[in-house]
Order: sequence, then C-alpha cells, then structure tokens
Amino acid sequence: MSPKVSEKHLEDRRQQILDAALTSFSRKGFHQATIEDIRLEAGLSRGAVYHYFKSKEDIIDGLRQRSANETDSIFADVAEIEDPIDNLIALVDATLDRMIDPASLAANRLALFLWGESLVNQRIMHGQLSSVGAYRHTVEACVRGAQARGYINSDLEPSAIALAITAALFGLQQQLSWEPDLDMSMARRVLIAMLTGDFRKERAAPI
Amino acid sequence: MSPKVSEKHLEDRRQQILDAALTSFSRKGFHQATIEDIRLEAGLSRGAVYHYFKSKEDIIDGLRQRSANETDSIFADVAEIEDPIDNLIALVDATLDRMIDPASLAANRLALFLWGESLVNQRIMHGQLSSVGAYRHTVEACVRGAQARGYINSDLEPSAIALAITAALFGLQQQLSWEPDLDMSMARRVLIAMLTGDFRKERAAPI
Amino acid sequence: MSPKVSEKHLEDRRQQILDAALTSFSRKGFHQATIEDIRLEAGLSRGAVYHYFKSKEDIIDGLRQRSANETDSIFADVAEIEDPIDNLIALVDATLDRMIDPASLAANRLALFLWGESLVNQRIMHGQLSSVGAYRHTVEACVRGAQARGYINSDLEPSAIALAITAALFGLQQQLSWEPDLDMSMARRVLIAMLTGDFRKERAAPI
Amino acid sequence: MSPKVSEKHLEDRRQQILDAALTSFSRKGFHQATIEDIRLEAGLSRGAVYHYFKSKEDIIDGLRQRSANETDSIFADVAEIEDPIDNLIALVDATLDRMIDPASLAANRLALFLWGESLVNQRIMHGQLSSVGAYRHTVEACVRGAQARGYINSDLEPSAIALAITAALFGLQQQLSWEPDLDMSMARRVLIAMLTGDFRKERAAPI
DNA sequence: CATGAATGAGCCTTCATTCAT
DNA sequence: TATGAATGAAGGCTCATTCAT
Repeated sequence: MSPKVSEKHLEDRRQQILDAALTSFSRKGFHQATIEDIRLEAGLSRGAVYHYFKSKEDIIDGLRQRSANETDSIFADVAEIEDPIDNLIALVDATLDRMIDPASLAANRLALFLWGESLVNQRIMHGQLSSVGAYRHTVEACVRGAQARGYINSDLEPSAIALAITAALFGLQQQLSWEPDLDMSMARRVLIAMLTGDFRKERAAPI
Repeated sequence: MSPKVSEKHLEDRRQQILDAALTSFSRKGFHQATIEDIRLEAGLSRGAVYHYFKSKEDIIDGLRQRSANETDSIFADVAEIEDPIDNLIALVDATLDRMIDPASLAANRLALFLWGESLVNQRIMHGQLSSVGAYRHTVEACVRGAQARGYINSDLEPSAIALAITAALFGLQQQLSWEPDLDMSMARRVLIAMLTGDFRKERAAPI
Repeated sequence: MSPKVSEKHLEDRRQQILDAALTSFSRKGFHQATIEDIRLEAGLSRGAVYHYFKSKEDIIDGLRQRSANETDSIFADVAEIEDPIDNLIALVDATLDRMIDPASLAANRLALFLWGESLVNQRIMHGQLSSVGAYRHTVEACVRGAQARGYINSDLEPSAIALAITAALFGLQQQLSWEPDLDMSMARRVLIAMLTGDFRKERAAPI
Repeated sequence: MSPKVSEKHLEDRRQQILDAALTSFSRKGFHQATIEDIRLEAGLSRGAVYHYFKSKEDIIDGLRQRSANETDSIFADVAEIEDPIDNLIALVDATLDRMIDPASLAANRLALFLWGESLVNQRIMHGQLSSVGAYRHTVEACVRGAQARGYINSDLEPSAIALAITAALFGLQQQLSWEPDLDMSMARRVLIAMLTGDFRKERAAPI
C-alpha cells in the first residue's frame, strides 16, 4: 500500500509541468496560453496536469513561488559581506546577473505577466508583495548600515532609498523584457556609480 | 453626406468608451474585463462599442495611445529649461507628479497590464517601444548636456544613464501600482539626490 | 404636396439597389453579403436601402422576381413559332443563350443561391415554383404538340418529358456556375440532337 | 498512450454528429442552422461537437465528403457491365434510385445547399468539382464506348454528352428537392428513352 | 427624403475542469 | 495512476433593423 511513485518522482513531475508552463506562459501570456499548450509542452496528458495542480491559477502561483525562491537564494549568497555598500553592490550585481542570464529570458517575461496578474489576483499579489517586501527590507538594512557609516546621506529615508534601488532594478527587468538585446553592463555601471558616488564627479583615475 | 452628429460628439463617445475601458481594465485586467463590462460602464449598447472600435484590441491600443499622448505632453511642459540638470529634474518631477496624482491610479494599473500585453502583442509593443524610446531619448539628451557641462561623470554612457533613470521611474510606477499608499515624495527626493550628487555626502549647505 | 421625385426615380433607385445586391450576393452569397456590402456597392446610405426594401429578404425576393421576369420574356420571343419541335428548340436555344451570356454570370450564381434559399424560405419557394411551373408548362405544351404530330414518342408522359428537359437546362446552369469556362455550345448541340432524334444514329443527311 | 475509447466509438460519434448536422442543415440551411441545433439533435454537448470537428465549415465539408463517398459507391456497383449503353443506363438508374430513395430526402436538400455554398467556399468547391469531375468522366467513358459501337452519334463530343447527361441528373435532383412528390419514374423513362433512341419514334411494341 | 448612430439578439468558438474507464 | 472524452459557461463579434435628427 506504499505509494507507487517516490516523493521525488512527484516533485519531478511538478517541476516538469512548471517548466512547460513557464515556456508556454512566457510565449503567450497567462490568458492566451492554455492548459492544452502546457500539457503538450510537458508531454503529458491533460488529466496529469490536474493531478499535480488543482487549477491553472495554482500553476501560476507555483511559478511565482519558484521565482520567489530563486530571488531569496540571492540573499543567501550576498548577506555575509561586511561593508554595507559592498553588500548593496553585491546584491545589485547578483540581481542583475540573474536578470542578464540568457536562461532567465522566459523568467523575465513571466515577471512582467505576474506584475499585471498581481493586480487582479489577491493570492498572487500576496506572494509578490512578501517577496518584494523582503527584498526591499534587505536593501534597507544595507542602507541603514551605510548611512550609519556616513556612506549615504542620512537625510534620505532608508526605506525610500531601498524603494528607489529596488524600483530601478525592477524597471531594468522590464526594459530588458521589452528589449532583450539591451546592453545591461553599462546600466549596471551607472547604478553602481550612483551608489558609490561616482555618478556626478569625473573619475579621478581610470579603473 | 453631412454627418448627422458633430465631429465632437463622435470624439466624445470615443473618449467615453476609453474611459469606461480604463476603469474596467484597471479593475479586472484586459482578459478578465469583458466588452460587456465596458459597455455597461459606458452606459452604451454592445454594438455602439464596436461602432467606435473594431475590436477589443483596438480599445486597448486606443488606451495605450492616449496614455502615450499624455506622456508626450510632459515633454512639452519641460523642454524649455536651460540647465540640463534642471531639465532632468523637471522631467523626473513631472513624471512623478503625474504618477502620484490620485486620478492616475487606474492609469498606473493599466500601465502594468500594458507591459505584459506588449510581450504578446506586436502592435502594442510597437507603440510602447516608440513611447519609451522617445522618453529615454529625451533623458539622454539632457544627460549629454549635463555631461558636457561636467555635471555628470562622462565615463558613463549617456544611453545607459537614460536607461537607468527611465527604469527607476518605471519601477516606481510598478511599486506604486502594487502599493498605492507608498510615500513617493521621499522616493522622489532620493532620485533627485542621486542626480544632484546629494546621495552620498551629507548636505553641507543648501543648494 | 406632389411627390418630390418621379415614379421613375423611385424605380431607378430600386433597380440600382437590386443591381448592387446582385453583385454582392453573387460574390458572397445571401448570408455572407451584408446590407452594408450592398449599400456600399450601390453608393447609398444604409437607411436609403430600407427606404426601398423592407428587409433583406425583400431584396432577395426582388431579385428573384426580376430574374423570373427575364425568364418570362423568353417565352414571349419564342411562343409564336408554328412547329412544336422548332418551338422547343427555340426555347432551349433562348434559355441557353441567356445562360451563356457573360452578363449573366452573376445571375447564374444567384440562381444557385436561390435554389438553396427556396428550401428554407416559403416566400422565395413560392415564387420559384411558379416560375419553373410556368416554364415546364410551356415546354409541356410544345411536347404535346410534338407528340400529336408524331415527333415524340407518345408513350412518354408529356409532363415527365418537360421535367427532363427543364432539369437538363437547370443542370447545365448549375454546371456552368461552377465552371464558367465550360463550352456550352457543344452541350447545346447534344440537347438539340436528343430532341431531334440525332442523338442515336449517325447523321445520314443534313437536316 | 492507449486511447480510452475504441476507434469505433470515435467514428460512431463523428457519424452521429454528421447525421445530426444533415438533419439540421437540411431543415434550415447551413447558415440558419446553428451548432446548437446540431448538438441538440445529436444529444451531445456543444463542446463535444468541437471535439470532433474543428469548425462548422468542417462539419459541412465532412458531410460533403460522406456524400461524395456514397456517389463513388455507385460507380463500383455499375462499372462491370459489358455493354456501354447498358452501363450508362445502369449508372443513370443507380443515380436516380438513390435520389428517389425516401432516405435521401435530406441529402437531396443538402446537395442544393452545397451547390450554393461551393460558390463562396473554395474548399467545398474543390471537393465538389472533383466529385462531379469523376462522375462526368465515368459517363464520358461509357459514351465513348457507345460511340465506338455506333450506338451514339459520333458527331457529338463525348464530354458534351457526358455534361448533358450529368446536368439532367443534377437538374432532376434539384426539381425533386423542390417538389419531393414529383414522380421520378416517368422522368427516368424519358432519360432512358433518350439514351436508347426511343424518344422520337413510337415504340414498335408495348413493353 | 436622407443619414448613419445606436441597438441587442444571437452565433461561433474556446477552454478550464471533471470524471468514467 | 493515467487518460482524454465530455461538459458547459462565457466571450468576442456581427449584422439586420430602427429612428432621432
């Protein structure tokens, strides 16, 4: 009476479906992509999809969760650095690195769809807000540290700074989704320059 | 031969439908909002809607155009200032002003929907790209001026700077759509500070 | 208070609309062609069409009537000949002549549409049946004359012969509608040959 | 991998839908009969219909094909006879037999609708032309045989003769559709008489 | 008489979801 | 567990017709 298939098999199937859904949704959007598209992409039967996900919305939310987890993993890689500004830069770098990765193309497009979907789907919105919230919170912590050390103007509200930085990164993701050929490396330098104070003054010496 | 109703009446009806569509789309999204929703909101018959717009997609694009025109009008109000940095600040200010305006709530939400829709609708994407393109171009021109006068680090690519600034504004719009109660005035100060060089150092003396 | 426009003007308008309808219906069929198509083809307003015809069905029936009238006029040209077989041949000839006339292309197509429409529209069917009825009746009269003179086998029912001849002509119209390039002159010779007895035997001597 | 229902079940459902469509179309015509009519007649859900046919047009074409197949089967039953005239007569007989069969009432009506539909639907027209083409071709072959043996006047073009005979049969189908009570047995005798040469002369001895 | 804006019933089609096998 | 046939609600759109101007 033990389950015929292992836990792992179950999880693999789930991921297989999520992968297919990512491809399908990225290609057509949530509402134009059908369960049929997904199941075809996954090479499964229609019923199989409903074995692993209760509904289409569940799949979307599954994708959102997976994406959030990947974002969270960025924190883990970054959170250890001592200097708050370096920490900030590392966070920005890691975020941009993932964004730029060709493998993230579909994920970037999915993000845009999720932004819109959030506005009309409380469940998705909840998940999203807690993700951005965590992100902004982490940035804010770095900012506070940087302000404490005099790296950043203390007249500026830490939460507002965190918002601005996060917004810039989100905005870059949007622009990149629209124009995948955009050169992000230059934009990254601009962001870093803004954080380090190299935006206004001429650089004294070449890097 | 002569139309039975005035040109104005026709245009009014169009705007009436676009208004209703804005409300409906903002509330439910493009795909969940139905033509029935729109026509109810507009107080018209279903057929009337199709008298003024060939299809649902046409309405969406009509809304996109109207939004683009409003963005363009920001340029007109701003383009006259002498100093490039002031120009930049004025542009950012005007953009944020519109964003913050409570009357723009629906428009902000619509923007998010349009970002996603663009990815799956060439026509929308075309319009959008030409709008952002113009925006980034204007910003870039200011940046070049500012670099020429030594206000901005010339090592940074003007187009990349324009991209970053535009991205920050777009990102703020997204965050505001998600959390309408966000305090944008502080975020505005952060952006301005970044442009003016007040981000890093404590403000020694008022500008 | 006398009518502003003459009777003739009224009738001209009617014909103008019928012409446009013939073109439109011939092109798309009754159900695919819209009132809008017709009014565009006629260069009139939509309301104008409804001034002269109560409904789309009225236009169709108007076209049917006009077509029936043209068929009737064939009788007038033919009915005077003495010899019944010559009469028959003249009738067949006149019918085929009209069918073959390039100007009848649209009318031939319309005929096919009317045949189908008759099956689901009593009013049209009534008109059609009375037209074919008259046609078959005329043919039958000739046949009786021919049988009386021993030209045609009297064992065959006159009405059945009339039916067969009429059917052959209708069938040719259908074939011609489907393949407008069909060579009808040869088919005509075959029909005549059948009537004159030249179908079976080699022609011994010219008639 | 293995289908849950038998191949036969699938085919049965298809035929069930085609039967219902035949009934519905025959009753109201292609454009007045709705998918709802068909699905009600078939006792299925609306979705089920679309499970078996991609569109309404597909159903129409399915019906056309089925009808064409039935016509083809007439050839098979006839093609073996030695004498060309007998062959011709057998073909005519078989065609009329099917036409007269009360079970063909709906099919006869459908034929008329298809004739019109062909004019505005390339796909249907293609199928139809290849059917009539085959029919006329078969008749033509018989005619050539009959001419070679001196049964039919060689001055007449075989293809024109085939056209005339086919047209007569089509025309009879049309007349019968319009007046289902028409006595076809007499008309059949007329056609046969024309082919055998009994049309003109008195029969020497009674049958 | 003329115009064309407005109406609204109705149709084809799609698609998420269920469930018998 | 897996399959895919079946369901049926719902939506975009068309178009004949009316009628205020």
